[in-house]
This record gives sequence, C-alpha cells and structure tokens, in this order.
Amino acid sequence: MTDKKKKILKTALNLFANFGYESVSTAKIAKRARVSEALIFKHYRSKIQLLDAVVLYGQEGFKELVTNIVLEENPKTRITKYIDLAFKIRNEDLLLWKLEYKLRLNPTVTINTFQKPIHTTLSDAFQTLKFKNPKIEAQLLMYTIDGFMVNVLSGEMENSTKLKSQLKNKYSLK
Amino acid sequence: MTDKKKKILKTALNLFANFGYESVSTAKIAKRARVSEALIFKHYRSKIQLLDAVVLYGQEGFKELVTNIVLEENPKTRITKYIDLAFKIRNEDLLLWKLEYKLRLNPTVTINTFQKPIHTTLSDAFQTLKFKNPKIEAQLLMYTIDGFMVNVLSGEMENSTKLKSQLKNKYSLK
Amino acid sequence: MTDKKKKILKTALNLFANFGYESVSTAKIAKRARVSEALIFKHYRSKIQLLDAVVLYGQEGFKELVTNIVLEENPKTRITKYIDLAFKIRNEDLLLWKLEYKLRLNPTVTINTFQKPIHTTLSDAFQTLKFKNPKIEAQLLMYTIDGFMVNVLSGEMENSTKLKSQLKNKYSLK
Amino acid sequence: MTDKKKKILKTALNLFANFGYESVSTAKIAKRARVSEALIFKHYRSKIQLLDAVVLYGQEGFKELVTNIVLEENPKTRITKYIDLAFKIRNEDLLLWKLEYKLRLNPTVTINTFQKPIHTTLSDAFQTLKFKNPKIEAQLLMYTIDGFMVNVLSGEMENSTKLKSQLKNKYSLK
DNA sequence: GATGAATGAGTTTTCATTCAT
DNA sequence: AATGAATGAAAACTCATTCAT
Repeated sequence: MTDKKKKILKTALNLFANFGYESVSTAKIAKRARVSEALIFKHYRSKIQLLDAVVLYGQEGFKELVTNIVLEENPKTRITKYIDLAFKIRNEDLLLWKLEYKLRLNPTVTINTFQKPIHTTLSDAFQTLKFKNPKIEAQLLMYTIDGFMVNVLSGEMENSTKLKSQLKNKYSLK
Repeated sequence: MTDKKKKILKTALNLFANFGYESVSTAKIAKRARVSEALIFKHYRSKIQLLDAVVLYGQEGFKELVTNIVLEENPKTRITKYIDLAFKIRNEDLLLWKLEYKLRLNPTVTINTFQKPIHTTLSDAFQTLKFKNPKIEAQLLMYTIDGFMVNVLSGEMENSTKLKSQLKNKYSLK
Repeated sequence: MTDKKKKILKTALNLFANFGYESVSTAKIAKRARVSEALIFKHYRSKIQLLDAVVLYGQEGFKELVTNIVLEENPKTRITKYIDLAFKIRNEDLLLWKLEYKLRLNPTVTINTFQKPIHTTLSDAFQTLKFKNPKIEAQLLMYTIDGFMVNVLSGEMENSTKLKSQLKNKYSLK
Repeated sequence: MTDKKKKILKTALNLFANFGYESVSTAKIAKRARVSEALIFKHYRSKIQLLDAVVLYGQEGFKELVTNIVLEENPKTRITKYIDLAFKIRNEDLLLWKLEYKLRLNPTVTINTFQKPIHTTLSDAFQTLKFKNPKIEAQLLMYTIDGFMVNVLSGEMENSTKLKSQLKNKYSLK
C-alpha cells in the first residue's frame, strides 16, 4: 500500500466519521489528502468501495480489542475489560467509533459490529458468575455501553470516572 | 396549514427518518408528496429549514411524552413510565425517534432532545428512593435506554419483554 | 389607476433602473411594493409588459423636457436648454435616465429615446447660428451629453459646473 | 490553457457582450462552446468568476491600445490617436467594447476602465497645446467619445468619417 | 502510480406565471 | 381589486466517475 493510498484511507475515515458519508464528496477527500480525485478511483474503484475499505481498515483495530476481551478467562475481568473499553477510547480510535455508530444508524454499508461475539462472551461470563438470565444481562450491559458511546460521540463529555465505577459496582466489579 | 404543506412535512419526516437528511433530495420528497418541488421552497424556504420544521413538528409529539413522565408524582411509577417509553413506541412515533437519533449523531440541525429535563426528573426519583449517587444512576439508566433505542431503530428487534422486566427488576420495579 | 398599481410601477422603475431588468425578479418587486406577486400580473400581464409600462410612464416625463427644448425659438437658448438638461437632472428623474441608458445598451424593449427630434431641433439651431455642418455639430454635442450622462449615471460625480461653462463656451453660450 | 478552456472564454465574451451577463445562462455558454456545463465550473469555479476572467482577458487587449496613446510624445498626435481609437474599432475588439460599456452601466464586476490614465495623458496634451482648463477639456473630449461609443455599440452606425473630421477640426487636428 | 481534462446526471433553489377564491 | 397556493421550466452549481496520458 503506497503512501498516497494510505493517506486517502485515513483522510476518508476522518471525514466520513466527522461529517458522514453522504456529506463528504470525493473531491473534498482528494483535496484534504492532497491527491488527485482520479487516484481515489484508481485505488478504490468507487466511493462506496472506499467506505468499505475504510470500515475494513477500522475493523482491524476493533478485532484486537474484541479478542482481548474474548480471550480473557476470568469472567469478572472480562466484563471489566468490556466496560473499560468504552471509557478509555484511545484518541486514534475515536474516529473508528464515530464511523461505527453513524453507520449503525445509517446502514450505508454492511458492517460487522462484533456485537455477536461480545454478547456471547459476556453472556458466558454472567453465567459463570451465576447471574439470572445471563443473556439478557449481557444485552442490557451492552445497551448501557452503547448509550454511553452515542452520547460521548455526539460531543457530550461526562464525568466518566464516576459513571464507570458506579456501573462496575452494579456487577460487583472494582 | 394547507393539505399539501402538511403532506410535505409528513413525507419529509418519513424520508429523512428512514434514509437520512443528506440522502433525500427535495425532488424525491416532492415526488412522494405529489407536489411540485417549487412548493417545498415556497412553504419552507430551504431544505434545511424544512428539516427544522420537521424537527419542530416532531418535538410536539415528544413534549407530550416527556410531560407525562415529569408530572408523575410517584417516583417508582415515574421511572417505570420512562422505561416503558422506549419499549412501546407507537408506530406513528417511530419515525420521530429515528430522526431524533440520526440527528444526534449527525447534528445537521440543533435539536432539543429533552435529555436535561428527563435527567433531572429521574435523578429526583432516584434520590427519593434513596439510591446512592442518584444523578449517576439516572445517567446510567438513560444510557441503557439510549443504547436499546439505537439498536431497535437500526432494525434489530429484540425480545424486548424479557429485557424490560429484567431492567425493571434492577430498580425493584414491576 | 389604483394606488397599488401605481406603487408597482414606481417600485419597478426604481429596481429596474438600479439593478437592471434581468436582475430584478417579480417577487422582489412585489415584496418592495408590498403587494402580492399575482397583482403585478393582474395589472400588467407579464414582466416584460411591466417594463413596457415603466418605460412609457418614464417617457411622459421626458416628453415634457423635450417639448420645452423644441419649442424654444431662440437657437442659442435652445442649445443652452439642452445642455442644462443633462447638468441639472431632477432627483426624481434620475431613475428614468438610469433606465433609459441601461435599455439603450441592453435593448430589452424598444424605447423611444427622443434622439431624433432632439437632433433635428439642435441641427436647426446650429444652422441658424451659421455653424458649418450643423447636423454633425448637433450629433457631436449630443454625444458629449450622452457621454457625460453615462459617467454621471454610473456613479462618478464630476465638478459639473466647470464642465458646463466650458462646454457652453465652445458654442459661445453663457 | 486547453482549447476547451479558451473556447469557453471566447464564447462567454461573445454572449456576455451581446446579450448581457444576466441574460446568458451557463447552459447556453456550454452549448455554444460545445462543452459540458460542468467544465465551465471546473475551470472558472462560478459564473461571476468566469465574467471576471473574461474581463481580465479583454483588458489585455485594451492595455495595448492605451499604452499606444500614452507613449505618444507629440500632443497633437496623441489626441488624434485617442479619437481614432473610437472610430476604427477592430472587429475583434468590438465585443470587448460592448462588454466594457455594459459593465460600466451595470457594474456586476469591478472593471479597470483605464479612464484615469487616459484622462491624465490627454490633460497633459491639452496643456502642452496651451488649451485653457486642459483637464476639463480632456474630460469633455472623453465624454464625446464615450457618447459616440455608446451609440455605435447600441447598433446605430453613423457616417463616422464626417464626424471624426469635424471633431478633429475642433482641436485643429487633421 | 498518478494526474488533469472532461462529463451526464443530479443537486438545491429561483423564475415568471396561473388559478381559485 | 387582491391574494395565497401552486407549478413547469430553468437557473447555477456539485457529484461520482472515466479516460488519455
């Protein structure tokens, strides 16, 4: 992957995440990435396939995070890790998350959200911890995190430390 | 408000909610509403002001729901009502919710989300019920509901009955 | 002629003269004249016919001025009157002149410029005064005035007193 | 500058000069120039900037003419050259003049009319020739030429030979 | 790999005009 | 006489995409 090809990808991620796929023209991407508009099409064939590539590239980052959770043996730690995920997004990952949630509400392109493996592994953890209805429990926790993310990503920064500890308390985590 | 003017508003709500503001052209709205494109601009001046009008029109509906919660005196019932809100969206309101959440992530236009009054009233309820950190508690509940909504609105219909009762259980509601 | 009909005419003159026929929409005229757009068409049938009416209305004013020159018996006074014409445009007539010259360069509508009678009467005056080539002489004087007008109307206010006396000097007028 | 880009410029000059900026649509220009409408905007960004470019392109031509007058040492010849300017417009320059005068009355875009340098150089000539009030004299001559131009450009072709010689006579030029 | 030139189909918006009341 | 509602056609401009080099 040449420098310019990568530059296009990163610029597209940045713009799509911040302004939405529809609001960003290929011309704008080209300008920001300091490449010709034609090059975008040489490398990615169409705007939608560029989005595809961006999403795929983003998913690389997510995969790592998910794996880290799924492979955690201790159920409490596993849940803790999941919760921590949302509360300490690395700056570089912020764009990925923004795009992810935008695409969930505006499914321009099919994305793999890793929702299912997360749900499975959390259900398993709750079951091991003898929670009633572990599947439902996992679902509810995931919703809470989703809701938190949506709010954070739309710009409202909360005092997340208190939130996190209170949430962990609910599951007797520290 | 003439029939056609209202028709434009409803059509716009429908299309904006389902496909997003950017993806819907005024031509498409006009066609679906069976009016001339020019009429949209006669009545609403610009596409963005049409969105404004749509949002305002939508908010009318929300106001009622929020009032119903805020005015509830019994704290337990108040929280229950809030939870129920998300779990039994009237079909006619579905579009409003879709648009609301789309706009939250893509703030094309400033919307009043009623988040603040809801938070205040829920905090108050939790305080009355002697919960620790009632504000945080309210916040977390709201996130859970938000997360649920996001998932529901992006098309994943869950077995919501179990979810609802489990969630209510957490707050010792029935 | 009703008040509103006249208001439309005057507003149209004002706008056409200042911004040009093409740049002024019937909507703008209606707004400024505080009448409905439809009324313009009730009274004048079309935008171009409104211009026609405006021009005709303007010509009323000109006719008077021209007559005043043509009927002047003394040749020197006649020429003097013509020169004075340009140098003391009444404020109310300014719009008429603006429109006149705009239409001369952009003949949207056929206008009667009174050029011919003026030329005839000036030629006659110069002949009486024994000028060589009185027709050409008249033509040249008319050009000078035209040029002066074009410059005045495009906003460049000159120290016209000196100009006038110098010009009159050339024809031994005072 | 590619062929098509130049073609657009020339076509625009032609149409703007003959029909006026407002009356000529970009669609018409594109059609006449046998290019896509989009290309106009690729090359010139907006209709008004196209006019800008046209004017700039035109001014190139004028600059030459003006220089030729200003650099003339002999005062009589200098004035003669100025007068001749108007009386023998090269066919290719006609469009430039039309546009120039149209824009003077309808200042859609700021144009450099070279009025000032011409006035200075003519004043100087008249002073050298011991005319009284050389500045005013220059002004009057310029008005006469302006007036002549306005009339010629609005289509009234006069027997200009006689006019020219009579005008020159006034300044004892041949 | 990279670009500048070019375009067809679309975008939002404005236009002059008509019609029912 | 006067208006508000309504429209077809056109306006300027943008879009994603192709192609020759």
